[in-house]
Amino acid sequence: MDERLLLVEDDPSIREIATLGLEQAGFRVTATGDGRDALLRFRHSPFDLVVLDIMLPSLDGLEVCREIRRESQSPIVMLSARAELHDVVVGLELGADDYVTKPFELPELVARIKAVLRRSTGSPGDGTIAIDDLEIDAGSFTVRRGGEEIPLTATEFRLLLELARRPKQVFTRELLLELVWNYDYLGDSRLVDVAVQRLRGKIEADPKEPTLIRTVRGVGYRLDPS
Amino acid sequence: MDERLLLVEDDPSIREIATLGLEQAGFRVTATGDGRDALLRFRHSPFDLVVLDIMLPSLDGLEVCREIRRESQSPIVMLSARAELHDVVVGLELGADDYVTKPFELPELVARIKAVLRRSTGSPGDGTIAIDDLEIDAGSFTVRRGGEEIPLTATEFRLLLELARRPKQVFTRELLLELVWNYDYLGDSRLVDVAVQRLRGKIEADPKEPTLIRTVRGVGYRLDPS
DNA sequence: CGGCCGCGTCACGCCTTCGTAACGGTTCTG
DNA sequence: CAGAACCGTTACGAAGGCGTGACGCGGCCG
Repeated sequence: MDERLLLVEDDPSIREIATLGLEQAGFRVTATGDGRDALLRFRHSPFDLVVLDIMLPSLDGLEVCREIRRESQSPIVMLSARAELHDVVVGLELGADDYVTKPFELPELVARIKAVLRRSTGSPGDGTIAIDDLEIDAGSFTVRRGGEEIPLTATEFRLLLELARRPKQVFTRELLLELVWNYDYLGDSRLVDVAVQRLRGKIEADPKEPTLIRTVRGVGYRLDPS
Repeated sequence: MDERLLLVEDDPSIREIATLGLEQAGFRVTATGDGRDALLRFRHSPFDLVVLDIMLPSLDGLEVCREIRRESQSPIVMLSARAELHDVVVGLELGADDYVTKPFELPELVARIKAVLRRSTGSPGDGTIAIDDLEIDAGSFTVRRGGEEIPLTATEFRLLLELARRPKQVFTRELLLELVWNYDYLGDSRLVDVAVQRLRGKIEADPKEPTLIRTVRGVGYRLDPS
């Protein structure tokens, strides 16, 4: 449901087919054929999952895998030709979550991606983020303060989650619209402001003097754990 | 650690990668792709656990399961394609301890194997999940509250079981359709709602004020043990 | 100092989302 | 073969979320 995928595959025709198929399956896809470019994009705005070919120009897929693992928990599904099976083992050791051998059937790729996403958003491990005295649990869609659950609506929760994924970082309204609402970009709108305000009303000690969600005038918002 | 696994899977590439992954997880693995061969090997030297695909040449996985159960208490984890979900039900009735649907991710398979081993070395015959005062027994397809059995239909039970496998985790309707009904995708449908409602009617103290199966508006449902 | 841009805030109303009841087809069972 | 159980589907109403526009305040720059 609307997850953001980064597809890294150097063969243009495969890349195009896969992009179309994945989009039709309901994913939002960003595609690139270059390893370094993939890393740059990933650092710019993290994805829910990375589909990674092993054979790449400029920077090997295994290197990209290692680097992504060093920086993030994002799930990784590798693509490989049968001849590269040995690399698959290396990839799994490096922290990839699954692999698909080329030539692959689109339904299989989709199924595996879904399966991996299911696990990564699931209970195993720690899907919770702690910000100050807040516990944000992505799996159960709950936020607790000192064991006490704070009821949030779906939109409020997603907003908080996106902010909490990269605390201290400033999010423009445009980016938030993309991440939380899946909007492309709608001109001037108070939508984000209102959402932030409603969220503040529930999680800030004093909503009039917000300390958690800070406004960065002329830019956007950022979550500011003390 | 160092348990001996018998892996029965006819697809050579899946077999190979699973073998590598399981060995890396610290198991000693014997692999075969043939049902009769599996039985022979099992009789020759018993294993701590059997990983069993359903689709097999020469002898069906369910037959192998039944035969192993007749001869031994060795735990069994079944592998099945989604299309074979009905067989999973049969398999569990035949005495399998857990199942993993293909395509699977190695970490999940490893986790389930470990979980089953943990259970089987602990209190034998304990394939039950306890949620509050509910005992959910996947083996016998029964649910009890304080020794009293609550009669559920097959669909209701599967729904409850899936929810109970990962309590507190929110399940979208789409995911539940996949897990319980084996539907690929169905647009708007009240199917899940109705099923949840019927289940609530049987297990909630007050179905009007559900406390066990919580609705997460805009997202889905989750099982919420107190 | 004055105008402007950016942001907070509020209330209103649409529209999604969920619960629920009822119906009918299919399968199971005696 | 008849009745029951089960399950998928549909329709409808209620509730609540959420987007929108207006307005006012305050900071910022010329």
